Amino acid sequence: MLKLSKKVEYGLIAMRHIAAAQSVSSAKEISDRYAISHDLVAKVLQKLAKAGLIVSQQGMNGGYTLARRAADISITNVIDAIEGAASAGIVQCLTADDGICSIYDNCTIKNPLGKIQHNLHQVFNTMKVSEIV
Amino acid sequence: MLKLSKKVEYGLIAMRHIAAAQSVSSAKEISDRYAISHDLVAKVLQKLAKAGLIVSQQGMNGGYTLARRAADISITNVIDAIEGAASAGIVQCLTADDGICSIYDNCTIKNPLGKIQHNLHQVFNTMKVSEIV
DNA sequence: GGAACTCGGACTAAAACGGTCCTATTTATG
DNA sequence: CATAAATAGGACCGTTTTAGTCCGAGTTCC
Repeated sequence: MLKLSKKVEYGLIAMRHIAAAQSVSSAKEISDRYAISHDLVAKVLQKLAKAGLIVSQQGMNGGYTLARRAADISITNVIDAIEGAASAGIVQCLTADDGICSIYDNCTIKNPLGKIQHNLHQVFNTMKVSEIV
Repeated sequence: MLKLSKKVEYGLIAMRHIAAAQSVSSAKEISDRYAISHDLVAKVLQKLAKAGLIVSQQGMNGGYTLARRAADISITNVIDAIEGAASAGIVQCLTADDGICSIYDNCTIKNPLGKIQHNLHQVFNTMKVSEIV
């Protein structure tokens, strides 16, 4: 509960590695360096690339580089890229666009939870990849 | 990911209810009022009682009342009571006392994660039950 | 004694998580 | 041109967590 998933954890490690690297970084390079599953980190990198946080270079000697400055990439960006922006809610009624909530209008804690969520997001938004290098 | 569990959600609803109530509140009263599983909310209440956040009154017309002022109970208190204090970490290497971490000294993001975790805890520590009533 | 409670263990279905495997495509290099 | 090293991505799987049920037992009021 309230734990970061391994994917996000690997994503952050990878982002830091790429940000600190001089040239392109391959999935193998990262998986070796941190003793992480290659396939898994590769998938995470693909998601980060698809989200536009890093750019891929295919083929031999390929790999990834940052798509923009590390100071312009927040932890929220990384989390959203990997988990999907829909995971942004602390409870489902704050997450879903449809606003489905079984407790419905009986729910007395929706507003305070919204405030908490806002504060949490602030934490992740404020911290940039540049700060973890 | 980063979602509150249903138990915690129910726990917060229950705490709010009890804090706002004039007399004792039973599990049935709460489960009826918010259309929640009775057994589940009953278990949550037991945990809250065991953690000393609320006091139980057994037998007929029994139920629960706050053990101390709502302003003196933080969201962290509620979460810890329900999930166990061991769940306090954002990643396992920050959670476990043994400090086990597969990435071990290769882990480059431990310190920044620690900072993030500290900020998150601050959010939950600052918010009190009295603020959700 | 019975009704309405709390207490708490055992159990289960479903979903999420962490991870593997396999195949296709792209690209530098000998 | 063949091959090796990469990315790209779908399919699958075992384990753990989650959310919830069920049941038996103890308590207290009427």
